[in-house]
This record gives sequence, structure tokens and C-alpha cells, in this order.
Amino acid sequence: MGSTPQPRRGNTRQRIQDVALELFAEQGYEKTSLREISEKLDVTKAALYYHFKTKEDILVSIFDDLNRPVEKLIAWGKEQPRTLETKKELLVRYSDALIDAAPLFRFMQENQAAVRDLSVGETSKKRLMELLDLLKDPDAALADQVRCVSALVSMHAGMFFLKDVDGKVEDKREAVLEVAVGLVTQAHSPDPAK
Amino acid sequence: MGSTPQPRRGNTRQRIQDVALELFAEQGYEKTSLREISEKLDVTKAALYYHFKTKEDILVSIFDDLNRPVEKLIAWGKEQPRTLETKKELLVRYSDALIDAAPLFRFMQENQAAVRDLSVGETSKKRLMELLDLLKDPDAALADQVRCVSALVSMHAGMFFLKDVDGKVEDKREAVLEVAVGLVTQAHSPDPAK
Amino acid sequence: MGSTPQPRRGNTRQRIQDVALELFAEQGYEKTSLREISEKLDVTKAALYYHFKTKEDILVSIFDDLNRPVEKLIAWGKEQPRTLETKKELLVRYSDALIDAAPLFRFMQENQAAVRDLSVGETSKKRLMELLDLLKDPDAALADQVRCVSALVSMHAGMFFLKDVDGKVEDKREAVLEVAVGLVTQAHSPDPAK
Amino acid sequence: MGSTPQPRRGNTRQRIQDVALELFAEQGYEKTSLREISEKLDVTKAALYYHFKTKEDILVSIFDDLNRPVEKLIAWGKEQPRTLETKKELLVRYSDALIDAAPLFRFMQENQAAVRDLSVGETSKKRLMELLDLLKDPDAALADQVRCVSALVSMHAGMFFLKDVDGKVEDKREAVLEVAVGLVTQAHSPDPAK
DNA sequence: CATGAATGAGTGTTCATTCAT
DNA sequence: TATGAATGAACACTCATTCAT
Repeated sequence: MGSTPQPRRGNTRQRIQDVALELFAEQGYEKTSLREISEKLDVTKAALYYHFKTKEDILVSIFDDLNRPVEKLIAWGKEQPRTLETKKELLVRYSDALIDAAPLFRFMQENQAAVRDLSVGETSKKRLMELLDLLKDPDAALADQVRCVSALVSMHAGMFFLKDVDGKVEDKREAVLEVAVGLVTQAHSPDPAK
Repeated sequence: MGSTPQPRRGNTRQRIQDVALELFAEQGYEKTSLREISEKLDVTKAALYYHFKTKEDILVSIFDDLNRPVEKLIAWGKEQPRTLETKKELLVRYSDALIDAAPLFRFMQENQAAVRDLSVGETSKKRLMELLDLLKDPDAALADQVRCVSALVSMHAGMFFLKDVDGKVEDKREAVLEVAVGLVTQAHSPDPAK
Repeated sequence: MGSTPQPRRGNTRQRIQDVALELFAEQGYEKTSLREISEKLDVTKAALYYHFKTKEDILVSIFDDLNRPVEKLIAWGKEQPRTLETKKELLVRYSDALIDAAPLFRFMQENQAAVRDLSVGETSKKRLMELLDLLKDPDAALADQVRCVSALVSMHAGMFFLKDVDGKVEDKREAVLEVAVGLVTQAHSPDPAK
Repeated sequence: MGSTPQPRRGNTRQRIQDVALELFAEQGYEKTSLREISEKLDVTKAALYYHFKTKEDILVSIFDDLNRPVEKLIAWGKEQPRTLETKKELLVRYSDALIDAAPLFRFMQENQAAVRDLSVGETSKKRLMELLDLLKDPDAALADQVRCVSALVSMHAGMFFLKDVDGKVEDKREAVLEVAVGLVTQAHSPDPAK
């Protein structure tokens, strides 16, 4: 927009990440070109390459930043007793993470194919599997295992799918959480050791 | 494998669709080039243009063929009484459709961003919304509405997410169905008119 | 130069090779861009890619075409008795090949670094070594081995180095040959079996 | 290693030259980027520009340093009587220079195309021509002129070509020299003034 | 029913170079 | 002495699409 050479502050790297995530989420990874990103930032394409080695590297850096809370959550979960309370708390905290990094998760959800053979794709899938392992009991009935899968995917898809449904965002979040907790509760074997 | 067994003499059209769907599902829409498709078929790119107007047109034609059952299902649903039985039957039939056209649905799921502004993207979303409307009661509690959303997305994602879980495909399908039915049942207001 | 869409004859592939070799020899491989080649041909860069898979592929195709006589020469040489007569004949024939494909050999000579890790680089070096093996006796004195090397490199470099020296091309060629033959003769062990 | 032992306090300039020459010789001029050089030195690209005006300037500075002995040799040669003894001595001294600055000469040999329109290219060619003029008699038979050319190019190429031949470096050097001297001797008109 | 030949617009990436600090 | 941040021009290459034959 401006043509005055703004006193390049040191925040360019951050701005690239912000704009990139916005466009990636809006149009998809493949359909977002570096030209587009650089134009929106009013810098040249080459400037992007000063800050990031490749296009994928931009995505990786965003992912690394925003995904840290999920990693912490999983680490936390692994140290807790495998009680229903723990599971419920996992869902609550995961819900928070999902909302904090909504664009990233929306992006990951909608670009699974594009991202499959990128490093973030694999990492992301691994995280999801770890979370799942914290929720489900390995030798529960198949339907109960599905309930845990269902709880997770509902939290992901739910948030975006619900955009077209009336209601306050906070209410929707709670409703999604309630359903997820219900599913996990149902799946929880009340007395695993007996 | 296709729904309507169109016995075209020259089966090239069909073969293009098959190979295209396979590659689209495997690598994503954007990352699959017409060159790739034509090479796998051992014809020239130009040949594709004899059978289809554009790349998108290939996708549309696949979608039209494979999605017809879902359209029929929705049409059927709209004529039924809005009972719990109807809803359960909807889920059962939808589950069948999902399995018959698994690659297509997997593709739609994993390429949401890529197809968002393609006609199939919109159509697909509309279908899903119509299905949802058949399952949920418009003025049910928010959580109950979420349960219906959850039932649907679980059916979609569930099938693919469960690939890494042990068990026979048929068993998994039934488990997914059981969970979906459970959610919809819970969401069904037992006496809407009272 | 014209803008009238000339009736694309089927010789484009050949024309690409011709122009490419010309530019490669004139400016070097790295400094010759595909844009340059295509502009000189009045086609688009993409057209080059219809005929050749990569830039290197253009070079390889030229090399394959023009280097065939040398391959034949070596094959012939391997079947001859290792007499001085054979060696002289090898030099004469090699001199012919050098002149027939002068631009290519000039190119190879002046772009050794650029071509070192291209396939043509290795192939070319191998050919030269095979030729050398046909000229020199493996256990001759070191100086005699050098004489054979010298004969070969003199033929290569000589032709181009002599551009700035007066004289008819045919005379120069014969002079170079005379010197090369002299060197090889001197190096030839008159009675290897004694 | 360098000719004039300029004991610059900050030795960065020297280090740049060393690394640059190493990479230029190894990979070629065009294929060696300033990024590569600076990374190998663990400084920034911009630092190179403090010491040298351009990429070419780096090459020029290396060339100027290492080529001085050749210039001196030519100046010396021009003052000597044009006897066979002088010519032999020229070859011996040139051989020394070649070995002292082997990487540079290897580089010049393998990158003729790349440096053709750089100043070093022209200078280098001029030096070679001057040397040649000291060796050959202007109105000798063509073949004798070729012998002198051959002596020179054999010294250049010979050293590198011989890498794949067995033998001690010192022996090879002497063998090359022997051959060169032989050629020049043969070319020397025994009684030019008579 | 299909191909051979080509195009125009685009992609991600690299380069030598600049300049305020 | 050097760097951090950026640029402009180029590069090799790919893509969906067209059209005469």
C-alpha cells in the first residue's frame, strides 16, 4: 500500500508467518504462492528467502510455534493417571489449544492431502495419535475406541462445521466439549483393573 | 465399482475417471497434474481434453457419478417422517454410500481447501448440510445439534482414521455406525410435538 | 524474427540442438539460459520442454549425436592390432571427428568445470581415456606416456589455439596431425615383445 | 603459498581468496556462489563486499597475485637472446610457475568459457600468446609453430590429465617438461640469422 | 478418437549486489 | 570491520490449455 520505505523493523519474520498462515488457511497451501505472500507484505519474494529457507520452511516455523502447547499437553497427559478426570481435563485443554491456534488447525484439517508428505503432516498425525492413546483404553470394545476417535475429530471439525450454525462462539465451544466429554466418558471402562 | 454402470463402448472416459480419482485421492487435487494422469493411462494430455473440458471437469464428472446415491438418499430422507427410525436408516444408508465411494469421500475430506471454490466443493458442503438438517431438530439444544454434526463427521473421518486401528473393516464400519446412531439417538427429542 | 506463425515444421528439435550448441560453445553452458535459446528460435521456453526434459538433456542429446563417430572410432581401434600404423590411423580419423564436430569439442574443452558433474562430462572423459589407452603402451617410459597425452590434447586445444595463427585451415589441420603423429611415433615402443 | 607474502594484519582478505580459489577450481566460477564462499568462511556475504567490489574482483585479485611470476618470466624472456637455451629455460621456469599456482591454472583451463569475457580471461590469453611468441620463430614452418603451441598446452593439460596415470608427481613433472623441451627443440630453427 | 506441437502464465528458488547501522 | 535486511533480475521448470491435423 505505502510506497514510503518503512523503517524495516525487526518484525518481518513474524509478519511473514502471520500473512502466510492467513493465506494458507484461506486458500490452501498449494494455491498460495510466495508472490502472493510477498505482495501482501509489500516486500519482494527474495525477502522471504532471507527469513526462511523454503516455502515449506515457513509452514514448519508456524507449525512449530503454534503446536508447542499441544506438545506440552501431551507431555502432561502422559504423566497423569489414566482416569476419567484426566481425560476430561485433556479435552478441556485441547479445546483451548484448538481455539488459540484456530487458523492453524483449520489449515491442517483442510489441507491433509497437500501436507501429507510435508514434515508437518507426519508430525501432526503423530500428535493426534498420541492424544488418542491418552483417551482410549487399548483393549476397550471397538465402539468405545471409535468414541474416542469421534471425540477428537468432532472437536476439530466441529468448530468449523458449526460456523454456519447459530449461537455464540463460547456456547458452541462448550457444546462441542460437552459432546466430546460425553463420548469419552461413555468409552471409559469404569474399572479397568477388575 | 461406479454407481450407474454406463457401458460406454470406448471405455477411455471411464478409465480417465478411475485413474484421476486414484491420483487425486492419493496426492491431492493440486498436486496431481494432467500429465501424470495421461502418462498413467498411456495417452496424451490432449486426449484428456477430448473427453473433458477442463481438469475441474474431470473431478466434477467423478463427483456427479459417485454422489448420485447421496442425492437419492437425501431425496428419500426428505419424504420420510422425521422419526428416530428414519434417522437411523439415513445413517445406515449413508454409511453404505461412504463405503461404495470411499476414495471420493476421502478425497473430499482431505482436499477441502483445494476444492473450496470449485463447484464440487460447494455442492458437497450443501449435501452435508442437507443431511445434517434431516438429522437434527432445528430448535434442539446446541449440544444436541453438535451431536448430529459429530455423528456425520465421525462417519467421514472415522473410516480413515481407523485405518491404523486393528480390526476387520466390517467390524469397524459397524462400530462407527453404532456410535453415530448413539449420538443421533441421544440428540433426538423424543416428543417434539408435545 | 517474424511474427507470422510459421508453419511449424517438424525440425524444431534439430533447430533447438543447433542453436543450443552454438550458444553453449559461444558463451558457456551455465551462462546460456533457456530463455536465450528459445528467443533465438522464436519459440517459448515451454516449447523446449516439449522436446527435451531438462537443460542438461539438450546437451546430452547433442553429445550423443555428435559423439557417435568417436565411439565407433574407439570400437574400431580396439579391434585392430596395436601397431604404429593403427595408431596413426586413429589420429587421422580422430582429427576428422574433431573437425566434423568442432563446436562440440570446443565446448567440452572450455567448459570442463561446468560439465564435470553432468553425465556428458564423465562420458567424455572416459572416451578420452579409452583413446589414450589405444595410443600408449601401458609400461612405456613415463615420458612416452606423456607424449601420447600430449598428442591428444594438442589435437584438441591446437585447433582452437591456432585460430589466431595465420594459415589455411586445412594446412593447420595437417600440421597438427603431423605433430601428433610425430609424438605418438616417438612414443611407440618399436618391439614390445622382445 | 601466495607469491608476494603480504602480511595483512586482518587476514580475512587472504582467507577469502584462498577459499574462493579452492571453490572456483573445484566447482567452476559460475557454479560457486558468494553465499557458499561466505558460509565456508563463517562470515556474511556482505563482508565479502567490504574486501572486494564484485565477485569478479575476487577472481581478479587472485589472478593478479598468482600470475605475477608469469609476468616476470615473460619480461625476463623478452630480454634474453632468442636461443634454444633461452627457450628451454623458459619452459623450466614456466613449469615452476604452473606448479606453484596449480589451482589457478587448473581453474583457468577448465573455465575458459566462463571467464572469456572477464578481464582475467583476456589477460590470461594474452600472456599465453606472449609466451608462445617467445618460443616460436615467426616464419618457421607451420608444423614447427604447432610444436610450440603443443608444448605449452601439453604443460597445462598434461599436469591434470596425468592425475590418473601412475607415478610420482615430481617424475611426471619432469616427463612433461622433457616432452615440451623436445617439441620446442625440434621446432627451433638452428640458424635463424644465417 | 486422438496426437504433436506449442503457448502464456505461473512456480519456487538463487544470485550478485546494496546500504544503513 | 563487519552485519542484517533487503532487492531486482534472472533461472530452470511445470501447468492447464489450445488447435491444426
